[in-house]
Amino acid sequence: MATGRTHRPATRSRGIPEATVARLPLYLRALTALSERSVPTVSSEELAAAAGVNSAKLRKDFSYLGSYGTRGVGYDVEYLVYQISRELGLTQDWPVVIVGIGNLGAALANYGGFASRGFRVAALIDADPAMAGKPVAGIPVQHTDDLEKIIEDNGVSIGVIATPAGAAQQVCDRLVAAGVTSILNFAPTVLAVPDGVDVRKVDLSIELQILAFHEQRKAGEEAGPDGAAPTAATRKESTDQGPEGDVPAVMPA
Amino acid sequence: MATGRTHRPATRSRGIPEATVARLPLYLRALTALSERSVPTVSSEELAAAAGVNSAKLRKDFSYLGSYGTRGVGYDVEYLVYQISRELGLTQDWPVVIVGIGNLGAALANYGGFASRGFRVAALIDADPAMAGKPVAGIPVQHTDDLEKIIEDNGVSIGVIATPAGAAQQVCDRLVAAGVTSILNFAPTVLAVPDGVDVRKVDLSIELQILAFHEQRKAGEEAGPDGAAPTAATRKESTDQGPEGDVPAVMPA
DNA sequence: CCATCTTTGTGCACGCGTTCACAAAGACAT
DNA sequence: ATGTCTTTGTGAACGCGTGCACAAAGATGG
Repeated sequence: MATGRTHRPATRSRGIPEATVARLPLYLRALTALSERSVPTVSSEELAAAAGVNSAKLRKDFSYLGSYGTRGVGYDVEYLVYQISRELGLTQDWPVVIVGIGNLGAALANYGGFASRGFRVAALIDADPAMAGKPVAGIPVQHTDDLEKIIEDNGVSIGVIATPAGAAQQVCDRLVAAGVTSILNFAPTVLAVPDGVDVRKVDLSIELQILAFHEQRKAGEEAGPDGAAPTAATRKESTDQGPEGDVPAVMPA
Repeated sequence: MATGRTHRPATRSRGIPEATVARLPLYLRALTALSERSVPTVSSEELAAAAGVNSAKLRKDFSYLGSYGTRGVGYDVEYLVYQISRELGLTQDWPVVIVGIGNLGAALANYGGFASRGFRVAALIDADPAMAGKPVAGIPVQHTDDLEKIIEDNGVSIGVIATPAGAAQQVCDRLVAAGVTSILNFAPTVLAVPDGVDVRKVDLSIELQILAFHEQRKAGEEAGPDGAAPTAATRKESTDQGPEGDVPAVMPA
C-alpha cells in the first residue's frame, strides 16, 4: 500500500473496523476474478489465499457484514460480490474530478481501474490556460476558474488532487468549499481539512523510502557501521533535496 | 495513503516499529522544508503540526532513533534531517528500474519526487518492442528481454512494477530472480514473493473505494435503506467490472 | 549558584487488530 | 433419520500502536 489514511479518528463506521474496510476492495477483486471464471462458491481458505490474507481474518471481516456463508460449503461468489459492492457503495455511480493534469493527472485520467469500479471521471481541471479544451483521455480539460461550477453541476463529492505540492492546499480548500467531502491526494503535502472531510494520501516517494529502509537493513550491518555521528552543522550531501518542492508543507509557525 | 504493506510479519527491524518507519518520510519532508527556510530548531509541537501528527507520537517515534532533542529547546533541524535520512538509507544512492512504461510508468519516470530523495531511475523497461529506444523522461526505454542484464549491470535492488495486472507476477518473478529484493507494485494484483523480498502496493482504485465507503456513510441512511436482500443469483448492474483485468489475481485453485 | 520555565523522553493504560482454536451449523451419504 | 465431514462464525488471548500525563533535563535569567 501506499501511505494510508490521514488522521481519521478511528471512527469505526457502523461497527465495521477501518482495517476491514480497507480489505474489502481486495476481496472484491478476487471475487470478481472468480465470478468471471464462473466459479459458484469459494471457501474462506481459497479466497484468503487469493487475496493474500489470513483465512481467519477474512472470516472475521465478513462477519462484520453479516452471515453470508454456508457452513460446510463456503461463500456464494455472486452474492458476496453484490454484498461487498453494496457495502462499499459501488452500486451507485460516483462522479470524480481530477485536478492537476500533468503527467500523473493524465495517467490517472487514462487509468482504467476507475471506470471499471463505478467511478466516473466527470471532469479534468487544470490551472494552465493552455491546457483548456485540450482533450485528455477523451475528456476536455477545463480551467480552474470553473472549478466550483463543475463540482456543483456534476454533484461531485470525490476529488482527486494531482497538482504540484504548492497548489494542493489551495485546490483542496476550493474543492471542500464547493462541496467535495472526500479527497484523494497525490501531492506531497499534508492537507488541512475541516471535520467531516476524508482525505487519503498516496505518496510515491514515501513508499520508496520505506522500501529503502528495509533494503538498507537487509543489505546492512556488514558494511560501514558509520560510527562517528556528524555534528549538527554537517549536512548530508547525497540527498540534495531537488526541485519538485514541498515548499508549502510547513506553516509559518 | 495508498494501500500499505503486504504481509510483512511485523518484523520490527532493529526495534523501530513499522508504523514509525512509515512516518519518518513525513517528518523528513517537513524538516526539509524548515531547512530550506533556514529554521535552526523546531519543537516537537511545531513539527508535529507540520507533519499532521500527534506531538507525543512524534517524540516517541524519535525516541526510537535516539535522544536527538534538547529539552527546553527542541530539535536541531539539520541534525535531524541527517539522522532520519541516514536511518531511512537515503544517504546512499538507490538505482531503481521501472517496468511497464504505459501512462502510469511514464508518469512515474517523470516524477521529480524520486530523484530528489536519492532514488535514481536506472532504467525503463517495457515489453512492447515499439517502445524500445524511445526516450521517456530523457531515458531510453529498453526491452524486457534485457531485464536480467539491466538489473545486474546496475546493481538494482528496488523495482517498480507499472505493468497491466496480467503481466505483474511474471515480471515480479523475473525481477526477484535477477536479484531485486524490494518491489513497489502499482498493478492491481497480489504478488507472491519469496521470504526476504519486500512488496509495497499502491492501488489507486482501492483508495477510491475506501473513500466511497465513507462517502456513502456520510451521505447515508436517509435515502434508500435497500431492505430486501437480493437472491444469490441477482447480479449488481452498476458495477460492471470492465476490462483492465485483474484476471490472474486468483490462482487456479 | 539558584530558581523558573520550557520541552523532551517515557511509563502506563487503553483500544484496535490479529490470530488461534473450537463449537455450532449445515451438507451429504447411507 | 442419523452420523460423518467440512467449513463457518466467534470467544478469547495476545501484541502493537496511540495518547496521556509527568518526571527529568537543560536553558535562561537573576
